[in-house]
Parts: sequence; structure tokens; C-alpha cells
Amino acid sequence: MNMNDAHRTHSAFFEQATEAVARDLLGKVLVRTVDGVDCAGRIVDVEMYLGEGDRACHAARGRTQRNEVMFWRAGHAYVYFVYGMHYCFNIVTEKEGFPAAVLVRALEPLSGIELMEQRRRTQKRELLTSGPARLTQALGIDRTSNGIDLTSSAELGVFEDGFKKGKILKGPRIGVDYAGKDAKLLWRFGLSGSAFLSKKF
DNA sequence: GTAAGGATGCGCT
DNA sequence: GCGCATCCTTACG
Repeated sequence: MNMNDAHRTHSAFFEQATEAVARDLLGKVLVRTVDGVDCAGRIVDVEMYLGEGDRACHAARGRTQRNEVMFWRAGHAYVYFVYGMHYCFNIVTEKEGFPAAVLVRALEPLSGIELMEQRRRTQKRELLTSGPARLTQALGIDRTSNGIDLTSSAELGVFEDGFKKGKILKGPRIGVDYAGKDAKLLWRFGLSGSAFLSKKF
């Protein structure tokens, strides 16, 4: 991707209603820079988590040390540790003080492939970034990226490169069966036809 | 202080 | 399809 033809996504975008942000993040490019080397992937699979009333949202039981960043201004990175070994990457949305975010579940690898292969210890393209914990490992994202401002950081940002997306798939969120009726909400969105979705819709 | 469980991925069957 | 790895966060006492 030619970064001269790309432009960065700023706060006004992330402050929109979370569903709009989730849908419009599809097709955009997540770029991670470490030691001057870029790794980039197109966002093809996301989920939204909306406020304290959403039982699947980490903020469902109020503000804690862990979910603190979800209450920050839109455009910050919320990275959390899960299952004793994995990290997941989210982008904070809505107004400051309202805890909501979009979880990025899968990317289509675009550049920096060799470094991603090293970090993932595989050369199978579909195993590099197709999964929320796979993509954080491929991009070298861990808890030190929690709280980064994606609208200004030199190491992590979201860019628009003119990609025209087709049909958007939607389905229930993955791994939130404990959330009762909220587990049925169709708050997962994906790019139809992508070979890099984290799971079938 | 202590215990229970999770926005997952991998390997084996 | 199933079990397991592995440890942080939270809730409760």
C-alpha cells in the first residue's frame, strides 16, 4: 500500500455511534510500526461492545482498572489480556465517559508479511491475522499498547486507502454465550467474500 | 486471601 | 469436535 495515497482516521470518525464505526472500519487499514518497520492489514472482521447495559461488554459492571481505557476519548486503543495467554485489540468509540469499543477480529495481511510470519511462527497466510489474538501477535501488540491514541501515535493507526467494500455480513458475537439475551445481538460485522474472516458467519 | 472463569488458539482424534 | 494451556481480573469473604 502506498501510504502517500492513504489518509489517517481521526477522532470525528471514532466518536460516531459504535455500529457506524464498526461497519465503516471494515476495509480500512490498521498499520503497526515497530523500529521503523511497518506491518499493515485490512480490517475484515469486527465486533461492537456498547456500554454498561451490554452484558458482554467489559464495562457491564462499571469502571475498573482493567476497562478504564473504554471510558477514554474515542480513538484510543483498548488492549486486554485474556485466557491467560492472549491479547485482543479494540478501538474506543462514542463520547468520552461512555464505555464502548470495536474489537478487531481479523485482518487481511497487506504488508510487513515477513515480520508477521516470524512473530506468528507460521507462513500460512490465512493463519497470520485471522483471529483477534492472532492479529495482535502478528502485529506485536501487547499490554504496552493499551491506551495508545490511534489518531496521533507513530506506532499504531488506522488509515483509509480508497478500498471499496462490498456487502457487509452480520452475525452474533463470538464467545459471549454468558451474556444472556445480549449474546443474540447481531453485533459482529464482516466483509463478504473475504478469505480472512476469523470464523464463518 | 482466595477462587472462578474468560471477547482464544492449537493440536489431537 | 474436544480438551487443554495459562494467568489476569474480578468478586466475595
